[in-house]
Amino acid sequence: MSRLADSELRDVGELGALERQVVDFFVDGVRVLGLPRSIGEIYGLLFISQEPLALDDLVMRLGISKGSASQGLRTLKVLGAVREAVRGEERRTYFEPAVDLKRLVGGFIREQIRPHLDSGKVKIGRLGEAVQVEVDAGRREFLTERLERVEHWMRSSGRVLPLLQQLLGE
Amino acid sequence: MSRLADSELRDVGELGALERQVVDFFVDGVRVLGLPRSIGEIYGLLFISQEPLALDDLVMRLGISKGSASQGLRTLKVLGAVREAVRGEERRTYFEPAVDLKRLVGGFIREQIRPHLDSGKVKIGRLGEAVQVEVDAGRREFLTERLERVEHWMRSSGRVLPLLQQLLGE
DNA sequence: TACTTTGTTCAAAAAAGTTTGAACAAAGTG
DNA sequence: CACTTTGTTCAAACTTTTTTGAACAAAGTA
Repeated sequence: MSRLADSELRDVGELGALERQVVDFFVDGVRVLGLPRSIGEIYGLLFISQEPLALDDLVMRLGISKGSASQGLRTLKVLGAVREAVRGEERRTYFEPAVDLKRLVGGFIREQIRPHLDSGKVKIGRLGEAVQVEVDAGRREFLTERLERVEHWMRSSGRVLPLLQQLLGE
Repeated sequence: MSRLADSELRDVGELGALERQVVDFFVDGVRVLGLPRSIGEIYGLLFISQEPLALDDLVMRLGISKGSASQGLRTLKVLGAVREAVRGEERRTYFEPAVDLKRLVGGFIREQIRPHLDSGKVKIGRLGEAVQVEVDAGRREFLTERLERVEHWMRSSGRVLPLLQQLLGE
């Protein structure tokens, strides 16, 4: 019965109550990470699907546009959160979720955090030079101290991130 | 010279080049955390100010509205990222930044991450019940496995966060 | 009491971010 | 070649979030 009902839903492109709940769970989840709703929907649906899904499945079942699905899948691929399923004869590509937390966290760190940390380090470096131009000695000392503190923050973060990923993998 | 130029700027309510750079640095920083621009501006200006600043200082020097400054300061207080400076006679309240990374991270975890983790746990619990209603045994098994995986993610995260804070404090 | 200073609140305006859908490209098929 | 399927791109529409600023409250002052 349920199998039948499920595949009926699949055909008309609607989500069952349970699927809707799971999808919403991931929508909330990715919002915390600063990612758009559609990304959460796509990952969530892949996560509870026993079979890999193609772009058109996502469009139909989630009721989102092809554009959203395409861009969402790209982002998820870049993050390493979905992979293409190997599917012999078919032309279209099917996707399955990465479900390993360590890998998910790794992708997020690599794509969303590292770049900011790196560009931040460059900016702080430039600021350090700018501070040397400051003529007032007391002000210069204060600014130097503050900038060193930020550098220290960033070094700490850089050290801790891989460790964090390691710990989450266990 | 420089002191004089600085206080002139302070009076007309503009930021020097160095201050602007530091403020922009923090604007970028808080964006990564999903917080609005004004929060980064306020924290950034406090961070490079040798003296505590009052709401009106922020309004004038950053060129933001009273409303923004008021709400931004509230958020920063809740996050534990600014504190009120004790300033004897004056009526208005002055603020200084918390510059201890451990404390900053602690506030962020407490206010922005924990609540989501907690409500997530509740939702997953409800989903676990919903899965038991699923009649197809294979589907039920699959869903149970996936849900347990998410539970495991959340337990791991809950364990790792305090550790993360600890490590950043060193 | 009337006036000033300090700060909060919240509806409306502005800005920022997301989604859509039509146009397009690439590749397979008959 | 003409047609279909699969997927991408991106300007415009839409949605969400942030900021503004005017009204208000609280508290000090004269």
